[in-house]
Amino acid sequence: MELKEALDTLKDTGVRITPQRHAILEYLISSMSHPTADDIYKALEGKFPNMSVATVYNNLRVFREVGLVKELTYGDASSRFDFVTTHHYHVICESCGKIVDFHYPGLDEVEHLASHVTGFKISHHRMEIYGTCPDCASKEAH
Amino acid sequence: MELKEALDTLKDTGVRITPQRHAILEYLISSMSHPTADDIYKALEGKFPNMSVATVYNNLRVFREVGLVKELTYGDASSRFDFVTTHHYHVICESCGKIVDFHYPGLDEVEHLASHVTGFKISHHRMEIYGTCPDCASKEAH
DNA sequence: ACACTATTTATAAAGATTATAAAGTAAGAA
DNA sequence: TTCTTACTTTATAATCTTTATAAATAGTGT
Repeated sequence: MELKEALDTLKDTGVRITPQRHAILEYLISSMSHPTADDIYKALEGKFPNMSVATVYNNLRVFREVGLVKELTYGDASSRFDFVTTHHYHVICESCGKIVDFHYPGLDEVEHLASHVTGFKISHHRMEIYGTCPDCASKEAH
Repeated sequence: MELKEALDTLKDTGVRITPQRHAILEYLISSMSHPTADDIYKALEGKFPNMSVATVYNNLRVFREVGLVKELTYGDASSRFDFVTTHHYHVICESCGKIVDFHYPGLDEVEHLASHVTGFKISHHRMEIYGTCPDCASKEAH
């Protein structure tokens, strides 16, 4: 179970497990989506009426530092957060914003060439693919 | 000359050529960097002491809509703007923020597979490569 | 249960971007 | 060239996301 593993990761790195952290992780894992900090804040309003937005941001930062969560910055206003499972890319609908996971073997070759050409020591890369999802495509066609 | 072509593009699409627009384009082309809106604003302060930040933002949006400029959104606070010449990717130093252009044949295969797996109609993709530049690498090593 | 320290909360502050309305100006028409 | 009109710019305020601060609260090992 992913939640248990995530909590173990926190324990191992000496991060305290608070009810808020538990709930945020649970939401990230179960929602199967790529929520913004505000999405999470709103989703947990019922359970934690007094939780501060800062708590959401603080904990997302902690999770990111520990490697449990990845922050996705697209063109729009706010970051999205993705619980890290296996390495995958995202396909994003430009019309409705839907994000679909997409597995693809790592682009090691690109990193090697980049390293060779620029002299950088490469650590990682990011890639996203943009287009129109089937739903929006059929709507456009009437 | 790139500036002339850019101005022609504006004329063709019915976008008025104002001194501010001229100067912003000129700066984007000649600076050879990837400035933020504020960088541009500051760089043109001398020539246009009364120019408003809103003008910079408005025109960068116009340029983007016309296809002259690409907006780059990374993790940090503000967007960077890149004058579109040929298709290329960016290699970014995680230590000092330097951005180096990197040419690589388009990843058509990735787009095809993504289209096949998700049913999306793919329009484009973005990719960036992260690492440490030679300067920062040598500093780290003393 | 205690003590220590990290965390949460509430609030304010910072920073980037956008909205608004009045004044100004580019570009084609007369 | 001058006129006219719609588009731009300016100045300012508002909005939105994210971070900083300080006091109150609550995990965790002993």
